[in-house]
Amino acid sequence: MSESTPDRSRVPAPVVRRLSIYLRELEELAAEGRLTVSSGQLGHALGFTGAQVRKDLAHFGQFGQPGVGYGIQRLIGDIRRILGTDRIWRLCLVGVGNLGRALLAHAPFARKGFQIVAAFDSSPDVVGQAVHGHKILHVNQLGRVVKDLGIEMAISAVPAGSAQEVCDALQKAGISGILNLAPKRLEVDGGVSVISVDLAVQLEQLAFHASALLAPGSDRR
Amino acid sequence: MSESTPDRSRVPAPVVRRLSIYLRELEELAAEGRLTVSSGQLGHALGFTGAQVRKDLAHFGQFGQPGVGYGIQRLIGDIRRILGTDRIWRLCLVGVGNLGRALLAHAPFARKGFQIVAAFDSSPDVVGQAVHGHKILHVNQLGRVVKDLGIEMAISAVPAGSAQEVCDALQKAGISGILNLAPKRLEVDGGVSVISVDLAVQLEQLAFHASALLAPGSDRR
DNA sequence: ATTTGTGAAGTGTTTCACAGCA
DNA sequence: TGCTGTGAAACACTTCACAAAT
Repeated sequence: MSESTPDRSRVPAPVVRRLSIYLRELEELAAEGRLTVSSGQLGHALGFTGAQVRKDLAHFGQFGQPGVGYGIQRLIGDIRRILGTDRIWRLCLVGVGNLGRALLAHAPFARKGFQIVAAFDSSPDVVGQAVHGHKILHVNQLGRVVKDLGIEMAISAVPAGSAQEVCDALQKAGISGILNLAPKRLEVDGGVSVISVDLAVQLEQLAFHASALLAPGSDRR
Repeated sequence: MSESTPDRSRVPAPVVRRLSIYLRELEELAAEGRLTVSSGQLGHALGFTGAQVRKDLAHFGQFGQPGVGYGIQRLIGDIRRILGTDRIWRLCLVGVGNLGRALLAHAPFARKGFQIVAAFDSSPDVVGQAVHGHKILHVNQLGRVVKDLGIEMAISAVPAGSAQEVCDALQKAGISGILNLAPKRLEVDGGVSVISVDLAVQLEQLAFHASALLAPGSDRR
């Protein structure tokens, strides 16, 4: 019966990632009017085993009914509480280039409770402009604005060359999470979590697998 | 002693991902004029151990010199060959919304050898327009154009609701890799690789870790 | 009859530690 | 000396399989 928090820092990262994915599917099922789902059904729809689903949830308590499965609405609420998405998060965006602009207008973030409330850049060409309803501020105001608006997380879409510098400023401003889209590893000291997504790296993974099809495996010593 | 290809399908995914990251750092080091690097130095710069670096490379052959380390230019060439990025890949983009537009203009892809040579959408509002120098085609031309232009990989930036449909069309057109940006698991049958990136999932991971800071770990039974 | 929650087994990945080479 | 390449050990994650619950 819905519990929580078994020392979150030792929950394996893959478990947390899958929780998001379960949530996505559960919301879909709820929209279809389904009331309950078994671990096997949920797993099957997503390419996981039922045991995986059950073990993942077991990190956080007991949520199911033997013989019945999981109450969909209930589980949605529980997973949201576990992930911390049962409330609205205030974010800022740093770097209003092509990618940054797209993210400012990206509706799904807001729907998931991630609200971008400020946007920063350093280029005089964009500072002062309004982009998708957001007035762009200069990065040198970042510290003040983050504190004034109670901003908790940031999306950084700046070039690799400024990524660490921006990261330092965000950290100093007291932000607790950074989604880094630059192809650069960020150094932070405790208390701030960083997740980096590099789309070029993902394309290289695809290239690797696609090459395998063309270059048959010669295994010489 | 640069070698290659020890049955690529059984190389662990994390190894391939790190190869991309090593490559990124090696290119940086090369730009700084460095000639050699040890596994320890390379790992340290990226948050990995030296042993990890050596084990990863060991999947593909022997690349280093005891007492010296790795020749940077040599290793860059070898990793590019392993990943299959020692040539230009022809991609198409499907879905010219906010995100799609940003990717069409995203210079780093082209620099890494991923060239977007066609863009598709289904909305009459954008089909026929030119966006960042790309004439937008209707998705119903996808099969023909993919074959005519020899397109090998696709980036799909369509809404979740059309993601599977587009995936089916891409597969039928004979594409070998899909980078899926929609929050939806794609079903494919052998021969096509899919990598999905859902930025909302990443934000949820950050929310989970940020919540841990606020909600101290009460571990009740 | 069905499905959960969970120890135990199995599999996969990372780190250790050291022989061998430059 | 400094560093690679690699078995062996440690650790992490997933799957199995079944008692308990409805």
